[in-house]
Amino acid sequence: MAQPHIVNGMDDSPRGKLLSAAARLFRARGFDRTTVRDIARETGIQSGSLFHHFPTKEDILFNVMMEVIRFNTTRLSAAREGVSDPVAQLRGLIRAELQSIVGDTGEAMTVLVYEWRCLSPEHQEQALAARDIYERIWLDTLTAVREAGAMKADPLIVRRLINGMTSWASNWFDPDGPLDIDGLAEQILHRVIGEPS
Amino acid sequence: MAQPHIVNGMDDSPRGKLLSAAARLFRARGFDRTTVRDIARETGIQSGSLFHHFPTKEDILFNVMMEVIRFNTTRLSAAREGVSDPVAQLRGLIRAELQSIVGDTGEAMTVLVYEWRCLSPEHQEQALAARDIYERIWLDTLTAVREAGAMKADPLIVRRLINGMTSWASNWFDPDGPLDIDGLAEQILHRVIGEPS
DNA sequence: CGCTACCAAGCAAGCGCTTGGTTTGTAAAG
DNA sequence: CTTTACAAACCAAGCGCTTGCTTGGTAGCG
Repeated sequence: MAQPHIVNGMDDSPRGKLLSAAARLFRARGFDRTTVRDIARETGIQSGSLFHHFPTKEDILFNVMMEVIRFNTTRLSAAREGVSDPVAQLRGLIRAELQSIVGDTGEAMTVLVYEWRCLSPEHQEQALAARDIYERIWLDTLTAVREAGAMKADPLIVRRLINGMTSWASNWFDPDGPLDIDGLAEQILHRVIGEPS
Repeated sequence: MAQPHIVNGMDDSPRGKLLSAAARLFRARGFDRTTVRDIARETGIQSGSLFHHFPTKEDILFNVMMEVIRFNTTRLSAAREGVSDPVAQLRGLIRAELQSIVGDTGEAMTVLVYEWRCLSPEHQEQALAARDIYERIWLDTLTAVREAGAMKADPLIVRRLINGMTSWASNWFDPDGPLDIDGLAEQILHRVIGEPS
């Protein structure tokens, strides 16, 4: 049993600790290479006891994903609250998404991207529906940015390009490196609204 | 046994057909969820016979990755040959990488991104070394673009952002949709050198 | 009592991979 | 034109191990 290190958005109940440990293991080794015995060991229980909390291993993955989608939707929503300038809103969203991916919920977010196809079709559909709310926030703000004249491209395509840039950051970004999260956010923002002259 | 559909860059020898089938299966189900029996069935041989061609299952993954790295390095190199204008060079590179990811070698390229950690540490190192040549081409061109005054940002960071945008395209791009590969390439190019006014 | 949380033991299935032997293609030797 | 030789390609069978999950029972608590 390692130190707890609860992933943001999950409480310290048995269930929360299980999800936290699972998120970290799924991130490090991938869903398929993580055994129920690994998760049990990390939480300090027997592997069989795990199935009193979740019916299947796949259900653990599903719950990790749903928790992180909900948590990050809340954060994304908060990031633009009380901000009226569309470009400032966009900056907030980029920062929030980067924080999710390379910051506190990084483990779970990466799992969301990489282990998607390990979900059953029904669970994929449910997660997709939850994800829709998240994406609508992005599209609203990007449409406002466009209407303000700060960019010309199609909001949907721009969203997908931003999504690529932020997701990929989990593969290279070093929080202890010369570039911090806000600096990276600014770089990405410039890819959308152009560089200041 | 399905139709052959040889992945670009692999010949029609037993070895090539095996790698081709493996690439498609790894892409569709992931490395861990693909069994040696799956690969054998797809190629029309017994699962045991597979080990006359490769010592381990992991070695199949490694060879798929090395083939695709080599093939795409050649294509990337060809894309800027005889082109002197840095921006035109960059456009060529973006098109080439998109072609690799959402076009003919899409299966294998996606495997390269998603199944990286299934490689043994030694094989990871080897693949990384091969990948270096590929990345140097990008950095050379981006540095030239910057020196020509077409962009201001750090070439290394810009490369990583482009890499994110192109890789992510495998998750949403539809070749039969309204946007074709060249159109998407142009969109990405505008994220780097700005939109035309 | 009754409920949640848990343990100890283990089952059935599926996994990567091995083994011993057979077929097939090729090409030089008689 | 046949024979001999040999290696690459393959089959049929199955071994040893790990996997997700089940079962039957127990400890602690209101």
